[in-house]
Amino acid sequence: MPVTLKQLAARAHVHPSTISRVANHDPGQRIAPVTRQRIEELLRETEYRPNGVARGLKLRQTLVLAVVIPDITNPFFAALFRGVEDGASPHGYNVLLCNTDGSPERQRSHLQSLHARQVDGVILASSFLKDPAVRWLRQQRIPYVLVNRYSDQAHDPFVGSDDVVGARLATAHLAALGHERIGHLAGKATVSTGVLRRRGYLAALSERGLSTDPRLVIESGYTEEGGARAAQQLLSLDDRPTAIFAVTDMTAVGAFGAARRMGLRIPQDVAIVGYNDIPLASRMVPALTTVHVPIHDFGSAAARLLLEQVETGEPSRRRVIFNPELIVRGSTAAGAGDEPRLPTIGAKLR
Amino acid sequence: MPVTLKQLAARAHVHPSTISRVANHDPGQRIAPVTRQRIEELLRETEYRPNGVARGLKLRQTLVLAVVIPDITNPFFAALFRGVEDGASPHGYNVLLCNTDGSPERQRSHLQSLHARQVDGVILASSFLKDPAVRWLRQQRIPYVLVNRYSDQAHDPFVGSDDVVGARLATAHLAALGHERIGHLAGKATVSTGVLRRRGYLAALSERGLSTDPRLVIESGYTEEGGARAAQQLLSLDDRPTAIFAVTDMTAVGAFGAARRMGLRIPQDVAIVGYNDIPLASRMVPALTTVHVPIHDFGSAAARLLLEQVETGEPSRRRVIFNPELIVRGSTAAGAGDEPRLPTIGAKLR
DNA sequence: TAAGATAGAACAATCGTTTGTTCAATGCAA
DNA sequence: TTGCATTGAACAAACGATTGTTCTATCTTA
Repeated sequence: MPVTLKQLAARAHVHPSTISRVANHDPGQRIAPVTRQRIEELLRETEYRPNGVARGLKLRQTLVLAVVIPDITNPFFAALFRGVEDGASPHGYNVLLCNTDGSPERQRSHLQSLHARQVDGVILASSFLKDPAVRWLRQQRIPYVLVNRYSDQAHDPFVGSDDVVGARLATAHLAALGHERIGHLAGKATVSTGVLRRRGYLAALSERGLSTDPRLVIESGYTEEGGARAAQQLLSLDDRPTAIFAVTDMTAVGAFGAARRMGLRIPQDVAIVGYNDIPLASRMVPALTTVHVPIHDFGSAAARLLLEQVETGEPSRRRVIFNPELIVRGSTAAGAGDEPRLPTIGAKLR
Repeated sequence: MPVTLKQLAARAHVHPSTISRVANHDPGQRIAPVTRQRIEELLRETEYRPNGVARGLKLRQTLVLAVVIPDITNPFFAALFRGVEDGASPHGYNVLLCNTDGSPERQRSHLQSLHARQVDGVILASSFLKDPAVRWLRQQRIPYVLVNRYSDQAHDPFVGSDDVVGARLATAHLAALGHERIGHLAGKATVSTGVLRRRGYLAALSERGLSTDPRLVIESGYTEEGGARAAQQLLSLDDRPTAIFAVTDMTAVGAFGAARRMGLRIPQDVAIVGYNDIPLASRMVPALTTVHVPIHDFGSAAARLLLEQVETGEPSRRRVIFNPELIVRGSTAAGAGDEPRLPTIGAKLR
């Protein structure tokens, strides 16, 4: 059992409040230098650490944040979490991690639990458009930041990238390689990234004067399995696309598998572009061309935005938007292979 | 601000303790049915949830666990964490995640912070042999479970696999394929998995009557970079090994990269085996032969062992040991490729 | 030397719950 | 009607820390 203020007070023959004042360097009360010395020695000797729970109760501040995501085994969210912890830890915060598997019920139940625990703030990385959970967070006055996906109601504090721009980069790259039938493994219409990346895809097509065949857009969700299923469907069309833009790298991974199983070569038979540039992307064979976003920075920026709110006590409406960058790799290169090729069109080579 | 017991008491014209008793179905005190009804209705209407911090202070139980690992972006630890959360969440626990990057100082500082926060227990997945942090946990009487790596002092509660057996499986497999010079990218001598897997490797060699050239064992650590560096060194030897057993999949990934950069084909020029069977292993090209361990189960078993201690108040010395299984894939198969092949017993490769 | 200022520490309330104890009112039996 | 159970709810003391207020010496100053 750790030592308490009261026990120390008894040992030092002073009142607990005196110990507390020394421990906290309370400027509101003078302490005789000799007493201070004596108590400081005692604190060092006993390695006193204030009980965080009691402190949290009194100060109404727990120094605990929470990150709510679909699934930490998805490398995107793992990198995001690291960013959050790296941003919050130096300020004395610990971070709870909650996986929802994309289920609104689990999300809801986690949030309720977090609220009861009095966490100081929440980073939500899987919100839906018009997400009731977000509305709830706001009306409970729990500081929060949305990451990657936003919820369209009002103006939430948000960290992400410009999904329309990113998707347009990806699609334009395929078009510039000469592809005329470009498919899209799309996200859901209930999620901002789904809507915006689809919009960017369509915008790029029309800018290039390419027709937009609705059969070339299939909703895949965000899992590898969903990507595989949707890609298989897409590649079974009579006039199948020669290129695919997948809404995330994980769906692109699924598409890789589907293409392989159908005996199609990447990129000769079908070129594939992903989104996010997760670590796996550069290790695939061929390496995946994708839209790079600074995932770790998403996390630390979100932590910053959150701590800002926690410390001022004011809700924020700041948005931090990073610029997506196209990374050209083997999955779209003119000549197939493991190694990156020359980028086309102002793309960055990694 | 959430509603408190006192506020509810005022609204219901009863004493706070009465509300608390209704909310907790306290069997130690009779409540008049009519009063109970009235209060239950009020609880429902206001969606009352007890303040977890206050509750934690009074009951000395926070319903918070912590997982301390080197790095969540390592897929092994991500899967492990999922296991822990899946095991703990149904019992009402939330889980803090702490990344140490393998630094004893950061580990120490995290543990201190967790202790001050009064977490109910800690799952430690990166302990060293004779780890002072483990000793500290014990003497602070903080319930803990070690995962994957153990600390040799006394008999800690532990979840893992039999590393000697696993390493022997892997090495024997390479020997059975006809390899006679088998290298080892070894873990550190300060870590149980490092010692035991090396032991298993050596045991397999001597069982097969193969010589054990000390130059074929190079310490690589557990990172991709370390694996790449060590593999490059190994493969630069005059009589370089024709096969490598890497202490983890991530080091094997590093070895893949090094081999590629040296123009060596896998498995024709060098066969590679990893350990852990992380999701990435099966997606590499060629897919990685590896020793499968049930990572997610590690996590949930650890949660079980921990909750057991938390609930009984007794430290445990139980150990849960899973059996490792060899998964043969393309990185050691006679014919290279994405798909698993049958191992060709006794066939010379070069 | 008396009055007032000041230093230094104790006091006490509070955060929101839980839970053993006390207390008032009712019921029943003698 | 008195006495004693029994019921149902209030009371109060924690849990461990923080912080405004009060109190008691000691020290100035006139």
